[in-house]
Order: sequence, then structure tokens, then C-alpha cells
Amino acid sequence: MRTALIEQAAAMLVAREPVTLRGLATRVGTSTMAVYTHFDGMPGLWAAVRQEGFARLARRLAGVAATDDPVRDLAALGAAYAANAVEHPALYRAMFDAAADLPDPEAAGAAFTVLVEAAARAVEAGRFVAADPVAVATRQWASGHGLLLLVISGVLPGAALDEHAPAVLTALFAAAGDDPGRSAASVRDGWQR
Amino acid sequence: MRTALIEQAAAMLVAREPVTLRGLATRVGTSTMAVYTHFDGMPGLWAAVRQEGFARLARRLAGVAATDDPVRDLAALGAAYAANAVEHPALYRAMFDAAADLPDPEAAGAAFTVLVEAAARAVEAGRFVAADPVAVATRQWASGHGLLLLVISGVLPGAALDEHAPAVLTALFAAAGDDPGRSAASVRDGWQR
DNA sequence: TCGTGAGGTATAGCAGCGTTATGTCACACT
DNA sequence: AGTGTGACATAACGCTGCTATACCTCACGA
Repeated sequence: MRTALIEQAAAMLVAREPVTLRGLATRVGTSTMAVYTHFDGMPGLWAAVRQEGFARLARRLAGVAATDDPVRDLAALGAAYAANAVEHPALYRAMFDAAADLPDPEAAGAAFTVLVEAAARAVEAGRFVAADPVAVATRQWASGHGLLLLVISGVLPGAALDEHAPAVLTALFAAAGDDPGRSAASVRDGWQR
Repeated sequence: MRTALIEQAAAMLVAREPVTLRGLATRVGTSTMAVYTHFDGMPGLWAAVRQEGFARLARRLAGVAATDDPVRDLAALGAAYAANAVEHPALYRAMFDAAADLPDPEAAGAAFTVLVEAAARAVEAGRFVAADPVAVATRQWASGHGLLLLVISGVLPGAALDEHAPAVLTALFAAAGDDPGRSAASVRDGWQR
């Protein structure tokens, strides 16, 4: 019942339908009370939906295979992150409506850790000289997040993603100490969606 | 009456009070009908509030004086943009809830144009070699937007702004062709909030 | 075997929300 | 001076999330 409600809410979200208590209960085939026994109300259900969104994101990023080029991997992770957001824009927006209070922040942490570890491998491989992996991952994440939100909300056209994301990533990786030309090649290779 | 409603709504927004039709009408000292005669309902009022938010942003950016160092100016514009967002986080979030449909998109365009013109001056001054000013401005804007939203929503601590924003800007400016050391100095100089 | 208590669900009603239909008034124009 | 047009007030409608209450089911122990 818990999972049925969460998945139905996520489905209504991607279908751009308004996620309402009564509509949700009707579709799942139960009464409105179920949301209160399992989630303590709509805010609790939204928190569970955000949690599920981050869990899916973490699984998706974990599915990106690591290669012997950690910079390429970072770009591939960015591409997977972007694809996940573009495929389910409403869910992505809902995730960050209140991303600060998650029932279990570890799911979001796991997704972020994948980025940090790839950056750490780049440091270890001598690509990022004297760079902080957490800082590199944070900057990549924040920059990509902003670009994605602007595209999702229709401010920038969809083509802006392929136009700007690789350039921004290349700039960040080069600033981390990687050779600019080599960064550009790695990003071009990793950013295949 | 129109402006009174918009300003009251913006005030309730920054005060973190729920912006409700009845509460708004009561505070302004009118009835709920005023919102319908002037804005055709709450969505119209929200559009007007977003419009006002972008107008304030454009005025703020226009108030940043240009110097003989266009890269420094870009950093200063970024700092002003960030300060505006941090001072009125709820308004900033509301602005981008549906930034794609504004009554008069020219206000948002004016704010963006300030960025583009500074980037164009950097190209003209030979700092950004063969770089597209619009692309540079877009990347700066998107990256700053993402970082700001993560800080505003509490995902990243407030200190992340001063830690990451200058570094990201420096990376973008260096990628545009500017000398890395010179970019870093200009950004450090412009990013004074 | 038969209560019995506890947990999940159904029902009905609450206050609040945005919206709309209708009524009322003041002011500008001929 | 009459008239109509625009803005505001009032009341009601349907919807929202939420809660109090009743019901039903099932596991458990005398």
C-alpha cells in the first residue's frame, strides 16, 4: 500500500496530473485515510516521493560503468543525471522543492558520492592536480542543476543542454587542473546520451 | 490598487507567509474581487509578482557600475545577482517557478542583456578570444542559478556561495579564453558583497 | 472456542482555498 | 440630469487537506 501510493503519486507527477489526496486514493483503490496511516498526511507523502526520486537517481548513477578515464566518467555521470531529469522533469522539480528535509538523506548522499568518487579517481590519476574532489563534484552538480532547471522550466530551449553542459563541464575540469584539450576530449566522449 | 496588491504579495512572500487570496485582500484592505478585476485570478497575480521580481533584478544589475575591466564587471554582476536572490529567497524561487511565461519578458531580457553586454566588452577587450558573449552569459547565469537554488533551499550551506561561485566563474571565464590568473584576479576583485 | 484488543480502512464532516454570480456604488460622459 | 460603465462588496460553489468516528479484519490468549 505504501509503495502503491508512492508509485501512483510519481506516475501522476510525470503525467502532469495534479497530485491530490482524493484523486490519489481513488486511483490506488483505497480511501484518503491510507495516506495518513502510512505517511501522516500529504507532506509526508511528498517527502516519500522525493525520497523515491533520489533513490532512482542514485540507482541510475550507480549503473554508469566506470572506465579507465575518470574525467570521461564524470561527464557520463552528468549525462545520466541530465537524462534522468529530462525524462521526468516534474519529479525532478518536486525532488528539489524541499530537498533539504528527506526521510533518509543517505539516498541523495549516495548519488552525490558517486560523483565525488569519480572526481577522487581523477585526482588519483593525476588529472585533477591538488583539487578537492568534493568541491569539483559540488560545482559540477550545482552548475548542471541550474542548467537543467532552466531547460525544464522552458526558459532555455532543450538544445541548450547539449550546447552548454559539455562546455561548462570542460571548463570546470580544466579549472581543476586537467589539460583543457584532454578534458574536452574526455567530456565529448562521456557526454553520449 | 494593482501595485498595492503586487507589493503586498511580494511582502508576504519575503515574510514567508502563505500568499492566499483572502489574506492578501484583507491586508490590502479590499475584497477578493480586486485580484480578479486587476489580475484575472491568482495565476495572473503570480505572473505580476514574478514580473516585479525580474524588474527589481534588472534595476539591481543596471545599478552595477561598469569599470575598465569587463571580467571584473561580470563577477560584480554575479555578486549583485546572488545578493538579490539571497536577500529575497522566496521571491527568487517564485520568479523561476514559471519564468517561461511572463507578461512582459523584456524585463527578464533586460537583466540578461546586462550580462551579455559585459561579456561582449570582454570579447572586444581581447579577454575572451573568439567566445560567444551570449553563450558565456548563459553559462554564468545557469551555473549561478543552480548554486543559488541549492543554497536557498538549504541543500548547501550559505558559505558554499562564496566558496564555489568565484571558482565557477573563474573557470568559465578562463574557458572563454581569458588568462586563468588574470580571470581569478578580476573575479576576486568583482566578487565583493 | 470464544471473546478481545489492535491496526488498517471506510465514511462524514470540518475549515480553508480559489473562483464565480450577483448586487451595489461612484464616477464620467452626452 | 440621466445613463452606463468600471471597480468593489457579498455570498455561495466545488475543491483541497485534514480529522473524528465507526467498521472490519485478524492474531492472540483464557
